[in-house]
Amino acid sequence: MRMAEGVEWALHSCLLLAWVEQDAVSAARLARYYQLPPAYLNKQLQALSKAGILTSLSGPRGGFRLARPPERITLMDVVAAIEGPEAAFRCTEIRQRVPLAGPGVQFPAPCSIAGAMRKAELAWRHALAEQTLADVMAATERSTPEASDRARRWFEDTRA
Amino acid sequence: MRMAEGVEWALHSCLLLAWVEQDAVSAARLARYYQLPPAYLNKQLQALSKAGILTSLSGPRGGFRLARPPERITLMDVVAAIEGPEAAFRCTEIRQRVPLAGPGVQFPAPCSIAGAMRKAELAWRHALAEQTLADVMAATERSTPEASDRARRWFEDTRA
DNA sequence: GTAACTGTACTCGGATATTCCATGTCCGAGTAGGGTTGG
DNA sequence: CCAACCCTACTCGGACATGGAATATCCGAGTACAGTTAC
Repeated sequence: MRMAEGVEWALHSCLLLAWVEQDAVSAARLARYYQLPPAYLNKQLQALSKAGILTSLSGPRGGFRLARPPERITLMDVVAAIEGPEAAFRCTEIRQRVPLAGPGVQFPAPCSIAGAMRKAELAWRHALAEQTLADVMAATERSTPEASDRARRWFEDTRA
Repeated sequence: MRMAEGVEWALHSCLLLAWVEQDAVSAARLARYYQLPPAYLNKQLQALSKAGILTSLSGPRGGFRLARPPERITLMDVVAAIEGPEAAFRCTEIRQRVPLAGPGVQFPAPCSIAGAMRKAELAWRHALAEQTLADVMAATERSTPEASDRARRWFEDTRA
């Protein structure tokens, strides 16, 4: 199981948009800052925009911006925006294919295996939903205070 | 994010091996029972064997068998055996690539984003580790009592 | 009759194709700002 | 001098290639059983 690379990019991008409270930050500048492929990062930001996490603005002076305060953006929101809504474990009901299967509905009760897997996945989703972008900002400020200042300064200096 | 199909197969296979306490069940018969591609299922069972969850036996009358009682096999064991040990979220330290980076070590403190994601993933792993194969057996027995009997009967009848 | 031997059929195990999705790229639609031109 | 207009440059947005990993398959190594043969 492997999470998409874009999730990491999206999280760092949101963190940065929270730090830099400019009018808007374009995907190109964000990509330059993190040394990432601009067009592909743009794609990820589009997904965040579609999910309502960011607001986009076209044209010069355009770019992306947080759609709501960091306290109201959870990690679950970002992950769901990039990875999609589907669960990681998908029950294909292979138990229905066993022989001696009668003609009618075989197992109306839900699959115990799928239930157990879903239970674990819900724990994961809850843990993600309990952590907001503001929490991550605070943790970073505590462990690496200079990071946010550096980001702000660079984005102000290279605005011209 | 998408979990490998083999995880579902592996879980159902383990469940079946727990029900059917024959000498050994071959991958071919298991595949016939669930209508799955035999060679590929064999590959998954090999992974379980390498992980010490199953024991394998070659030759006629050979096959696979649970290596230990179902109470001591957790869902985490099975998932780890198929998916590998690596975490779903992998921090590539893109924060290290920001400009104005000095020559020495930049951020000795761990990445807050990676920490938050790991936290959620640990919740998932714990939830998986807390559920044993015996638990799933009990749940299935409660919701679908006929399933285990059917399996046992089919594997005994078609032994010849 | 018994025991050793040989052949066969069946199993796992790993090396080998193929398909599909994540990754990466490109070009078009739209917009804001500035320069220009006419009044 | 001022205002309307046009043009350029820059942005997002979605359609289009590419690569690598999951999926699927095939063949070889090894083993237990049965049949056969020699004693």
